[in-house]
Amino acid sequence: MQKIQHYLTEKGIKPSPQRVAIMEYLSVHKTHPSVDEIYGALHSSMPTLSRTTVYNTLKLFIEHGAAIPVGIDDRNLRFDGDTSPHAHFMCKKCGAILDLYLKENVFFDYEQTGALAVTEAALYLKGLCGKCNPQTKE
Amino acid sequence: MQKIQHYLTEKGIKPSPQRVAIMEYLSVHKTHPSVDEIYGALHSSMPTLSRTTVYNTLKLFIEHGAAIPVGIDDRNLRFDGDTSPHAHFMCKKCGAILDLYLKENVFFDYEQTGALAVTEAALYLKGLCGKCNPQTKE
DNA sequence: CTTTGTGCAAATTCTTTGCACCAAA
DNA sequence: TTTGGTGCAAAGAATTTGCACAAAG
Repeated sequence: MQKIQHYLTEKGIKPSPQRVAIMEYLSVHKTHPSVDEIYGALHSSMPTLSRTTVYNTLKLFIEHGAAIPVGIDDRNLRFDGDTSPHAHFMCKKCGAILDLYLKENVFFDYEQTGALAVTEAALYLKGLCGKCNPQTKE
Repeated sequence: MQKIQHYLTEKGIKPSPQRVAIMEYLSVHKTHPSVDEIYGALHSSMPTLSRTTVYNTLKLFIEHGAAIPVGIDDRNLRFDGDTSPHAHFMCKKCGAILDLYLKENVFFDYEQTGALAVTEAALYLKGLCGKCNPQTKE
């Protein structure tokens, strides 16, 4: 995909093969993968790829606004190539992390924020997803 | 404080000296301390206290609804003895974590939650707090 | 006694760092 | 060349686990 290269360039990121592969993985797999999942998935087609590069690359992506870290999973940090404002839901049974797009921006609708300069917001929800919730099993 | 013992008992937690000390620390220090901060603070007055016990105790508190984990800090997990629904704000300069009480419960005000059974919600904000924000320095 | 809690030490896991090698401009 | 990117191996930090001892009922 040429598009990925252009996207990275737009974001001020030099598109190395590794970076393109990782960005492509993020844009195809909306599962909010961890470093290890990305590494494991790409390792077969790119045998020299190292975990370090995955870490480096994701850090770079975050700095350039091409990805966001998702800290909803206690176990390890996950990553999202969708940088539009949205919340995350994690199913406590199957571990799936789903995206929730808010109807409106509720994040800053408080009074207490007064002197605070908010630059990042994360809304994390946990519970049971549609598949795991017995209430919705018919 | 006797109150702490009763509080723990109410929550179904046997009030050992260590547990009381940790719960008391949480209720006095609203700074969302990490395991190490709690351990470091209590170690002098309770020399035999171990980090393991702090970990065990906090896990127990969370299971019994006597504390909540605050995962806003990438570095390590933090803990809050205030279990009422509220959001957290972390200052990216000084690292302070402040509480924000929402005017109303905005968490579940979506349509997409349909089949999802939400049991936990966390709203994490980052930026600059009043002290660190140059905008509000006069 | 018997059960539960505590705490040391070792092990695990995730992430970062130091450094050498490679590749592109 | 010179700069920046990659990747190995080692280090680091936070947390968990195994097990023995202590405390409480």
